[in-house]
Amino acid sequence: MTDQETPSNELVTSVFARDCTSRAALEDVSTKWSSLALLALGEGDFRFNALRRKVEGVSEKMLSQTLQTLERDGMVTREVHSTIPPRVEYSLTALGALVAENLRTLADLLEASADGIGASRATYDEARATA
Amino acid sequence: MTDQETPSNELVTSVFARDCTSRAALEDVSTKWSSLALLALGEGDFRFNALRRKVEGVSEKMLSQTLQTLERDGMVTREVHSTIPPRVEYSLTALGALVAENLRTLADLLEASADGIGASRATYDEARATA
DNA sequence: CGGTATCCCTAAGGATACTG
DNA sequence: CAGTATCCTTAGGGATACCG
Repeated sequence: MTDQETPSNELVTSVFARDCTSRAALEDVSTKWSSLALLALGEGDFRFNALRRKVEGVSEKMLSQTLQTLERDGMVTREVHSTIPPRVEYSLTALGALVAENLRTLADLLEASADGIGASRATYDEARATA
Repeated sequence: MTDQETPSNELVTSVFARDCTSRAALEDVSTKWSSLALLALGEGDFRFNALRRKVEGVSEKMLSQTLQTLERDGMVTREVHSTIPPRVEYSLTALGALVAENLRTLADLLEASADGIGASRATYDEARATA
C-alpha cells in the first residue's frame, strides 16, 4: 500500500470529502430523527417511550435505530436498569451536549423564521403556478 | 419587563410538533446534501458546476433539487445571467447565511471530534462483534 | 417497559440521455 | 454551462408481531 494518499496531515478532514469521518458524523446527526432526538435529550434525560412521545411521529424502529447510531458515535449514553419493569435511560455525552446545543440554536433560528419561510414558500410556489 | 415569556398560543411552534413549519425547515436544512450545499455557499458564491465539484459525490439531480428546496425556503438566491454559455450564480440570503454559520460551527465541532468519534465507533463495533 | 425481527411499500437518489 | 427528464435500484421507514 502506498501511503501517498493519506499523509499524516489529519487536518484534511473536510466535511466536503466523501470518505470523511466528520461528513459521516454530520449525516448521522442531521437525519430526520436524530436531530430531533438530540434536541429532546438536550432538555433532559429520557426513557425510551417518553422520548418517543416527545418526538412526534417517530416509530419504535426508527427511534431505536437512531439512538443506536448516536450511541455508536459517542453522543448518547444508554443506561440500563435491570428492574421489573425494565428501565432504560438515555442521556447526552459531553460531545452530544455540544451538538445538541448547536442544534438548539439552529432550531430557535428556524422557529423564529418560520413565518418568513412560509411566506417565501408561498411566493415561490405561486410564481411557479402562474406559468 | 412585565410580560412573561411566551404566553401566546402562537408560540407553540415547536420543532417537535408534527406539522410545524420549523420542523419541515429543519428537515430541509438537515438533509444529506443541503447541509453541505449551505456549508459550501457559506464560503462564497458558486456556479452550479463549481458547487457540484465542491460537494464531492453529489449528482446533478440532487444538487439541483436541493438548491430548489433551499431557494424555496428563502435561504438561497439563484441569479441567472442570460449569456452564452449560461451563467447561474448561487448565493446565500441573510437567513441562509445565519443557518450556514450555525452549520459551520457544527461542522467544526465534528471535524475536531472526528478522532474521538472514530474511536467510539470502533469500541462500539468491537463490543458487538465480541459476543 | 423496551426493545428486536419481519414484511412491505414508498420515496430517495444515482446514471444516463437530452435540451436551451 | 446549467439544467430537466427518464429509468431503475436501493434504502428509508411504517406496521405488525413477538421476546426478555
